[in-house]
Amino acid sequence: MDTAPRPGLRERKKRRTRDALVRTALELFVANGYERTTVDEIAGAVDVSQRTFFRYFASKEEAAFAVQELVEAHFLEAVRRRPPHEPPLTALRRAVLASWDTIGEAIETVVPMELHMRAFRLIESTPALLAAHLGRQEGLEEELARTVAEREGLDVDADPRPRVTVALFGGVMRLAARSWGAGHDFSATAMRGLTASYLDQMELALAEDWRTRGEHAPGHSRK
Amino acid sequence: MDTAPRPGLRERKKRRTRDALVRTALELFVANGYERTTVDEIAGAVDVSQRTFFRYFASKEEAAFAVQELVEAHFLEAVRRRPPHEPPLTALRRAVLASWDTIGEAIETVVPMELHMRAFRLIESTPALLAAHLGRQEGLEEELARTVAEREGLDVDADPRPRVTVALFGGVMRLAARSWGAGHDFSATAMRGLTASYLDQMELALAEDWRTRGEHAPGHSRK
DNA sequence: AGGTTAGTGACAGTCGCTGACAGTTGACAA
DNA sequence: TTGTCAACTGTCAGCGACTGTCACTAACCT
Repeated sequence: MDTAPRPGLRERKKRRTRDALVRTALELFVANGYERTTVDEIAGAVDVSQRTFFRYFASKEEAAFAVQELVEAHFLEAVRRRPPHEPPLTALRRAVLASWDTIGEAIETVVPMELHMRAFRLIESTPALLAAHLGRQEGLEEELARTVAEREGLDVDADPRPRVTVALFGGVMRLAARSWGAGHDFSATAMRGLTASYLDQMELALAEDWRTRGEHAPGHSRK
Repeated sequence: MDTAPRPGLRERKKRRTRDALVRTALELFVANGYERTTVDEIAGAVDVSQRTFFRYFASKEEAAFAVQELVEAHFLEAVRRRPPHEPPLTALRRAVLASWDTIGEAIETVVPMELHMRAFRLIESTPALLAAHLGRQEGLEEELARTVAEREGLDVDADPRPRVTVALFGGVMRLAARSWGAGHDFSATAMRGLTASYLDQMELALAEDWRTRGEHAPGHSRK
């Protein structure tokens, strides 16, 4: 590996401009809402032309997801790092939990954690952004399915299990993220807890009859 | 019930205009692609002003999903009609399968089946539309979760099982729809078969170790 | 028939986004 | 150091989605 000697002035400048755009965009989005923030405002605040903004991001939306992109790549990497003998769901589970512990630093190189979390809430509560988010997640799931299939030595298109597994896992993860965003505890610990607890619910939810026995999740009574 | 004596001329005219817009929009989308079709073209073809188009649909996107809306409502209705003693997943499964058998007529009152199916493929293959589709599905899943919770006498926000169940179910349904759209057999029978086979995969995918035994789904050879 | 009101068209304007062209400034060699 | 080249950028012009406004027509109601 030799991919980090000195980026060169041009590269550094570009990186600075990009980070400033992301940061400013998120700040304005969070402060005034996504749709009420114009690209001209963002570009103006960073003192570049609107045209330049669109040279860095294909769309206003793309700027909103710049940090998410980091998180997703980080998680995917964590999955690929799991030892191949682990069963698929176990590998996925450990990868998420592990990646929550280390993603913080990567994020902080671009924007403060606080801002990222507020941006996440905004994504969840803005229909247009939520739709885009789900679309991105579908793309991630496709990559995950391929990764899982490769681990197990299967053909993704012939054996449905990799995609099914990833779809189930992804659905549950969305629920965890959603309740994280809806709550008030934005710590990584809280996210870990929610993740684990939702994953534990998977088998319970598939049970035939929910009414034969009252107890299911510890601490959850029937209200 | 008394909701169908005579709609009145005004209503009938409105309905006709709307149907014409939907039909024309889908035809143009399918023929030329979604983004390459302008609202002006659609409005022009139906001989109304662009402004009028936007009085019927909040966005170009909304016109693309007018028929999907019907399908979703139909399915939701089918779920609500299931006898309350059925376990949640059983009720969901039977509701989908049942609704595929009867949705055809409802669709044909607006557009020919063939057109609807082509439009569905277009949605799956156009990123912007796919994202919107996933966003809509999330909304549907929320309603489903509430319905399931009510059947079981639970509080959606206190007990995670309704949302988890619906998320798992929804994820699998998306896979079935996706492979339906990717294939060549557009019959309702094909959709039924895919739906059933993917649902059957749910438990198998959750199995600990996929490598202890080679066989998994009956009729699914490793091709 | 005559007043009310829903539905429409015409027009102007905002915002996201793109192509074309020209000016500026790092990178790199002479 | 200097000159050339390529990368980045700003300016401008334009398209398409979408919205507010206002006047006009036609269905509705009495």
